[in-house]
Amino acid sequence: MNLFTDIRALVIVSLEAMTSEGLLPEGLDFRNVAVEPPRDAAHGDMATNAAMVLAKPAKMKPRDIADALAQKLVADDRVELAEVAGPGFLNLRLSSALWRGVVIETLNKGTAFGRSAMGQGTKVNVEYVSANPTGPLHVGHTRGAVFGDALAGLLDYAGYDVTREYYINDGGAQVDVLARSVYLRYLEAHGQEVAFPDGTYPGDYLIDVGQALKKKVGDAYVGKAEDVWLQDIREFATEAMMDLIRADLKALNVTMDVFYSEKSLYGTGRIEAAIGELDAKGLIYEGTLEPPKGKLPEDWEAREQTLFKSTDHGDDVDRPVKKSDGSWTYFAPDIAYHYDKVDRGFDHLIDVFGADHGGYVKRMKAAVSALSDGKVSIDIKLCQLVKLFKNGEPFKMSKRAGTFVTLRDVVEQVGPDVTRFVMLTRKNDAPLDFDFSKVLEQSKDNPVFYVQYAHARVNSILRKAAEAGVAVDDASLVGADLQLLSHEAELGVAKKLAEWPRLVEIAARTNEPHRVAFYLYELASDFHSLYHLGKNTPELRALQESDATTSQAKIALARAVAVVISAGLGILGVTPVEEMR
RNA sequence: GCACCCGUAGCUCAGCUGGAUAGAGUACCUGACUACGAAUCAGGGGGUCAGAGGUUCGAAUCCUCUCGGGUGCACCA
Repeated sequence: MNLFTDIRALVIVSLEAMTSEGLLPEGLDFRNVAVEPPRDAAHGDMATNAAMVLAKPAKMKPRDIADALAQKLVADDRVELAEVAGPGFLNLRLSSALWRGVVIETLNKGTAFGRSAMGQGTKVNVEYVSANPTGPLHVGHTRGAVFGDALAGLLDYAGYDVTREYYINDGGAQVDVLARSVYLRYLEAHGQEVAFPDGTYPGDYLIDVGQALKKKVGDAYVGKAEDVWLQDIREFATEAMMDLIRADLKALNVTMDVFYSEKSLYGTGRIEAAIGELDAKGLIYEGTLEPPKGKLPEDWEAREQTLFKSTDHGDDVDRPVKKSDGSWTYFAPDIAYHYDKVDRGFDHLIDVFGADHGGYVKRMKAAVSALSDGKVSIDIKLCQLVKLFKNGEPFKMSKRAGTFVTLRDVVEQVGPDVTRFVMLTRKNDAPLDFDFSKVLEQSKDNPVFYVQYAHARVNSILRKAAEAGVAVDDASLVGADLQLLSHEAELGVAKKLAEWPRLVEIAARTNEPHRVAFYLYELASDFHSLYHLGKNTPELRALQESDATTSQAKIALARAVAVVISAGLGILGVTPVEEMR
């Protein structure tokens, strides 16, 4: 149930009636007619712009349309008052029975209140993290992981059929580097002195892998040439790294449905098939790219390559799919991977990248557009990088200085809930300042505690009420006499609850899970505020001594708040707590 | 040089397919625990929405340009 779409439907029906009665000309387009919460509560409960939107095409004065529409609307039980205001807004005051109904419905549906059918089961693939399997995840990956996971949760809640996916970049040269680095650790495990030259990974996390390798193959590879061990160690090391990454994700409560290996695309004809598909559409050709404008790379030279005509699908320049030596570029398997997603029947693809990959957006969109003949849409969400701070001072990550901050460091110290919520209190395309000490303090600056506290507070009320002998299970609360909720502040909280289903749809449509976090903050704020009103206004207290009936009504409202907080936190992957400790 | 993202209160940020007097937090000032949990609440001051044009009933929001910051720019992923 979304009250806003319900009332919008009423507005549209009324407009249609006006048309058939000759009050409006035929053939008007109602698509831009909106029903929204007004900025100022004094304006009423909802406002519609119908009169202003239609005035021009109908060649009528906004006020005349608004007056006629108002008459239609007040004929409905749900509308108590409709008045024209400002340049032609129609402000509606709705029956308080509607708001009480929201509380009932929340209790009936539980955390499913707010679930939307908007997605209509559309198959969506959300690809996120997709970090190279060359080491543990660091703070930068954390944001993409949290964002992607919350977005997937949000879309699921909005009625999409979501697949969460991780693309393992295990096919490129960086895996050779990993293998060589592991080999050095392997030699070290055999007691040799080793140095880590440039182009290898000196991180401590490979020590265990070297020892594990020793345990597995003994001294079989000691003193042997690279071509003997490279292949084997690549696989061994990649597996070890993926185990590490999977454990990192688990610590953050991120669960993937699919881990897709880039390597599985090689030698199986899949890359060839994807490029062949583009070729069949006339989008592959041999050619020479223009040198980049501006400063020329020193080693630039013209060379003929196999190119994808991505400019036909919105890219700025065509992109090479083969290197000059004839091997595939990294882009070729990416094309094949997305071709596979198209092939698996997804209607919509979402890639979550770090902002440093912004340059690939156009070419990936071009590839998907070409491969699916525009039938599969793709949206690429860029997460801006995370700037680390400690005690308000910028904090540089450096492997050598030992100040490399991993995802695990953060999660183990702060916990997955706080980490996730903090990462979601910023728009994905805005940079994020992550102050380690501030988050570690778990101070009140941290909005997650504010929301958690509201949830815990409701539970505290429920406990107290139960001790006082009030039935507080949802089944009993649903039967409460909500007529007893009549104070403006109480109805205000119910109105906030009514916004939840609408918020879910907006957040899902814009692919912006941070909106959920902000909404929860506002809801928590409204609840805290109501709670405090009870200090000076005893009749607003949830627990009314010797009046179990009234207590139940008020507790039903509080419980509904907890249910929505719980649903929202669930989307974000944050656990609602029962009590603060 | 080109592309993408960003620019909103002292600071950190929201701002709904364009909507009414631009909102929170923080900091600062004043107040509220004999009280369903003060990790909370009530009130106050604080703005050239970077700047300039344009689109229209109406622009922080859409378009163009300028300025400032970030990211990325052939055979690395």
